[in-house]
Amino acid sequence: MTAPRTQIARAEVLCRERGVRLTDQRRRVLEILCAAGRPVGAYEIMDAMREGPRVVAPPTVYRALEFLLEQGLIHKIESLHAFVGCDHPEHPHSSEFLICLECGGVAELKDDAVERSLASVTRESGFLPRRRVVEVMGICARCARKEACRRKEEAERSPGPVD
Amino acid sequence: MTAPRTQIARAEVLCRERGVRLTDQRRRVLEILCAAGRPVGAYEIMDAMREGPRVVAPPTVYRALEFLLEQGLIHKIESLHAFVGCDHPEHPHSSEFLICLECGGVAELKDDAVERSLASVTRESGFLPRRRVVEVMGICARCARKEACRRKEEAERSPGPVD
DNA sequence: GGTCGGCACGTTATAAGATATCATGGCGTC
DNA sequence: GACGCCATGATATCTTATAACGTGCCGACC
Repeated sequence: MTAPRTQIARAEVLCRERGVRLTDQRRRVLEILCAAGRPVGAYEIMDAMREGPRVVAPPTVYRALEFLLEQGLIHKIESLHAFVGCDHPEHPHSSEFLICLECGGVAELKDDAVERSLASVTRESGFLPRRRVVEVMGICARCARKEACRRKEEAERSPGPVD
Repeated sequence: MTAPRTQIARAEVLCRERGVRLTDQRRRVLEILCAAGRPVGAYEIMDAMREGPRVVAPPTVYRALEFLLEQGLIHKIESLHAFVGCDHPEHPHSSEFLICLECGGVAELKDDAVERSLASVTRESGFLPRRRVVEVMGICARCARKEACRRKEEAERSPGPVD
């Protein structure tokens, strides 16, 4: 994961280059997302913004999110109804996401093989792709290791039937 | 797409084999989904059910949907908040979906290359996958053809600047 | 034959996510 | 200084989803 500070700085540069405005509200939403480093829902973002100078209503948050999505600075995780900062916003892209059911963490991948196979299967169908959603839910490496340790310890304490 | 009647019949058999109950409500939801042949939202299903003998409330619909999902008889399209009947419910699986932005139609694919590449990239990350969401939004072949025809006709009527 | 437990369903209420609509206010252009 | 554009404010509402609790059927078991 990229450091939040860096992500904001890159976003500033990109927006300037593109001639679009990274306003206070928009930057604030981006900051919240980057600082969290995990998927955050629109209303959670709204709550976080209430900490600041003024109260905001849902449309404000959704407008900022819409802008950030358009600029490729964040992604929406459809299966979670939540948003994450993008790890490499330099060029617009769709990514693949690995979502841990245990810790809620999300890893953003960019895998050529996945993209090639998807491109080829859509092409075969005569389908013109515009946006891709690829989300894999499961258990991340860290949580899997933890779980394995836990089981081992348990087994050592009471060596008996195992499920 | 499979004929709705066939899909229901197969579901009956599968449920009997598995020792689970395809109750009236559950079958009704499945019928509505299969008859539609396109993604249908939970509340639209609810409205369709109101046509029948009794009024149903959201939890009833969601419970039926949950059952059908568990049995692999339907799929949820995350990016549409909607559900579709499964084309081949014989063995549990995740599929890839092509969603047309023009006509709203959905095609269910099962592509080995996509699955292999996804499996390999998750394995590399030490990630244990449980459920996959692969949805490609775009324009289906039929709509693309129609659009092409429309443009051609327009060009013939007024041969001028093209966008 | 009664009763106990599990399961499906009913009912009410509400949480969570998203958008429509109209008003306001800053800021640059001409 | 009037106009238009864009971002935001504010209110209301819509859509999607779930929590919590109650009822009734039905088979297992005594």
